[in-house]
Amino acid sequence: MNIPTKYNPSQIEDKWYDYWMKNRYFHSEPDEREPYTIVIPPPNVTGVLHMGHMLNNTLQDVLIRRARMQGKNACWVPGTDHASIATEAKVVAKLKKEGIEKDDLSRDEFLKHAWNWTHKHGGIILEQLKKLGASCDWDRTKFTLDDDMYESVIKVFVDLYNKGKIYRGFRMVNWDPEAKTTVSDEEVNYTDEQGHLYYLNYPIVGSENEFIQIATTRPETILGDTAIAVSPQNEKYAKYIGKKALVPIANREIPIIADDYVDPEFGTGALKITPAHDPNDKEIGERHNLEIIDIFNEDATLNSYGLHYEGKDRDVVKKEIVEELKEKGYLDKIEKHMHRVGRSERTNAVIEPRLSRQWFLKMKELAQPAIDAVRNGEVKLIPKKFENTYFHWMDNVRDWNISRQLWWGHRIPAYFYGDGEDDFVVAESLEQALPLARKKSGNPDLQLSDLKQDEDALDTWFSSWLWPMSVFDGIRNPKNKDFQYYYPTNDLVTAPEILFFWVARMIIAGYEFAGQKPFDNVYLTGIVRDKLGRKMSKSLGNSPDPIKMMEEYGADAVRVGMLLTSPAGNDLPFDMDLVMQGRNFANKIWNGFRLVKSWEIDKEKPQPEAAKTAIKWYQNRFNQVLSEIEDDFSKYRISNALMRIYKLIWDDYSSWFLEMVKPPFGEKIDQKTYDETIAILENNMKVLHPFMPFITEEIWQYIKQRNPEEAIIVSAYPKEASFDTNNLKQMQLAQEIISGIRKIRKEKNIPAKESVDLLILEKEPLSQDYWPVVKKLGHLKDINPITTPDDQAAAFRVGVNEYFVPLDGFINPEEEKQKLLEELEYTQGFLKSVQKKLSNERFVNNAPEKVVAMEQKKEADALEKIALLEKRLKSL
RNA sequence: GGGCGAUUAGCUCAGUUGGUUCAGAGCACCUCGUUUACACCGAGGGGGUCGGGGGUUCGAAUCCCUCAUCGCCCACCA
Repeated sequence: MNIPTKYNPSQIEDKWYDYWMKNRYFHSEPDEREPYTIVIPPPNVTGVLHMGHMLNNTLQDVLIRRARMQGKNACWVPGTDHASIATEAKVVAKLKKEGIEKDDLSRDEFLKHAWNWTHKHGGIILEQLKKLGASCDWDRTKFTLDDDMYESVIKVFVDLYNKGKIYRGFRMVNWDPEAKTTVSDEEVNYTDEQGHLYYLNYPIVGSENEFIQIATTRPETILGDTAIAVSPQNEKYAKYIGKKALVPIANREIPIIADDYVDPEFGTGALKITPAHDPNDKEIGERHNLEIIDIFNEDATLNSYGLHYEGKDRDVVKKEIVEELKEKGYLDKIEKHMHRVGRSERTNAVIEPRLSRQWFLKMKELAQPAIDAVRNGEVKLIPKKFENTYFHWMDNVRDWNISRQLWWGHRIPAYFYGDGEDDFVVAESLEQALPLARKKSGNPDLQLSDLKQDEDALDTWFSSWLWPMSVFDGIRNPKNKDFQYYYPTNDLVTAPEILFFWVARMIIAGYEFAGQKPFDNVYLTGIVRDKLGRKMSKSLGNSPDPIKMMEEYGADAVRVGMLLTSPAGNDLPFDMDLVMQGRNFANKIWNGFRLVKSWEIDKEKPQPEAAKTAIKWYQNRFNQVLSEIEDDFSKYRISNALMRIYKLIWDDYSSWFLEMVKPPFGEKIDQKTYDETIAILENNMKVLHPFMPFITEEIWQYIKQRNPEEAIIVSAYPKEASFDTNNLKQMQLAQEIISGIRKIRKEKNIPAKESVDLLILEKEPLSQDYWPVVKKLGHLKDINPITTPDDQAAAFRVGVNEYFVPLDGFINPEEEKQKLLEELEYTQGFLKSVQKKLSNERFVNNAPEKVVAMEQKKEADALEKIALLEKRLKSL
């Protein structure tokens, strides 16, 4: 035989991917068929493939390939995201290495560097997806900074501004002092960290040696204090309310106020208020009209309000100011204190709450249709448990800070004509801004050169929330054919971590700009973890290189490995053993194919009975499994569906079916069985194709000469058909009989080559059709019915039937007796439990008839079996 | 602190409205086997009082209560 015994994916995978590409099977154009659409969660343009992508995109590919085979017009739109913060940070770091500071560059110069970087590293990840077998429509590849995508984002901004949904606000934002930008709430990671609580004494103005003591974790911010607040319920401090205290070091007078926010039980019951540097203090400040003193520069060094600490970093100042407070006698004590510290997801810098003028999007009203959509099932989250989280977030949604102090991204289309806070207009271009600005300013002489565009860029998610629409140009041109045809898309596959960042906002945008949901179903995957349960990450170094893995084991094997244990929403503890299992499966399939391929056909030979029965049974079994798979897919139980196919091919097809139809050594196979076996193999390959596209295409093409239009990727998926359960039951009985024979062989050490006889004593006979199968797989010489048990034979029972294998000299009556006793004991125990139920009047009266009848049948069978066993025991 | 979810074999998980098939699957494990597709294999086998306790019911892995442990989300405790 010239087919290798081991499946070698490396030689095969590229070949078929090229073939699919060449024949444009991935490409989709609107036509009369039903569309099936997925938009890819766009990965970071300069990113590389990690295990999360592998899982995610394998799932999408399974769905899209299946839909394609089911005759739908399958369209999977790929693309990448400009990932403003991450990419800009990388470019800044790269420039720094070359001795260039971002601050020394103009915006245009910097963007040139950023584009160069993007062109150099961009799209690698898409090439990697091809290795995985992803059948994306590459002609439709989009990038969130493409001109048309850019325009869509700007258009949406202007639209929302004109609707009054976008406003500029002076807000406390999360400031990343390292990246010198704001980050969204979702991009802040909180951890409990060990800190200190400092107890400071503030002198009371106008009285000697009287102090009010506060407790703070941030002594460096005292220079920004503008009040001290106490609880109005707190009698201890009642006498100070309305008086003034002196800020240590700054020697500034600040009021002592009463506010319900203050917890009298915590610390000293008195709180210093620093409106510029704490969100709560800001609110208190607003309630009491307090002054706001911002003591930080944008890199978190102190400004002139920091007095002699000006120019020093906040951490340095903390240490130094504590020393000074101690020296001057303001510091009473320091206690250890655990508190939550927020760090920037991108730079890991400690987030500084900072008052800053930002652009905000009002979310409350926009969110309502998106809440309703999930509540009434128009959009489904899978698994459902995420809906609770979704509602919780959406019901408490806060306005979205959409501006970022970055250059890499969509520049905010606001044009300033003056220095006043309100001296700006919002328009899609500078040219369109001019007439608006002339009107708003009342100055008809304004020129283009008088307008200055806002320096900030938009949050990356402000472009990705349009993704399902903008990839089909549905924002700029909603009447276009593609958008009309493909939108709303069908399934979205993504990680639960971005449920709010992205998914929720896409739903919002869908209803706001298209009046329709963006997708029907959201399949939320788990997080890929390592064996120890740790999240896979570059910094931990616990993530295998997916490309290497695919090279070594094959993309099919990796796909199987990823899917085998990943029900929706559950974390996937990744283990190389799973990929091995995938590889072993590929090899199993390969060898099953090798066997069939090796058969020589004898056209004259009649079809053996065993083969006839085998084919009939397998078709039934296949249809049964097919319907189970359909059910799995309808519930998005993808790994379950794969497991069913795995067992179908490994157990039913390879271990049972092929053994049943296989011609004896040296003999040829008849034409009919061969043809039918090929048809069965083809159907197996079809249902497996979405999961293992490469090996299935290889076998499909290898087994028969095909035209391009017959490639398995575009072949017709098997249609559901009815199946005969009685037929399946009969086969199950036959399988049990075969197992019984094998067990006796094993116990008695009878070689498989040596054929034996079988004597049968049946009360509920096995259908005649199955005896040829039993004979073949049991290596039987002869099968004969008998009327009385054969005490000289090894016996086993299936249901109420008895089977005997006569074995001269092999039988040990004591052993047989022992076996019978064990079986008897078990059956008696079983009978007892059944009878206990049946003797319970309330059970017989209350349980449904069907259940009672079932118990009665169990009882009758058990009684019969016991009689049988007892008879045998006696005769031995 | 609030909310949500989980806890079933060594591991990862199924278990639909309580009642044939309810105690399962895959992997791992043990025994035997160079049977002419495959040792990346075959045949056979062992293994769980369904986290603990209580309750409802004729009947509970499944429904209720409670405790424990773990995970996720949200939140301003200086």
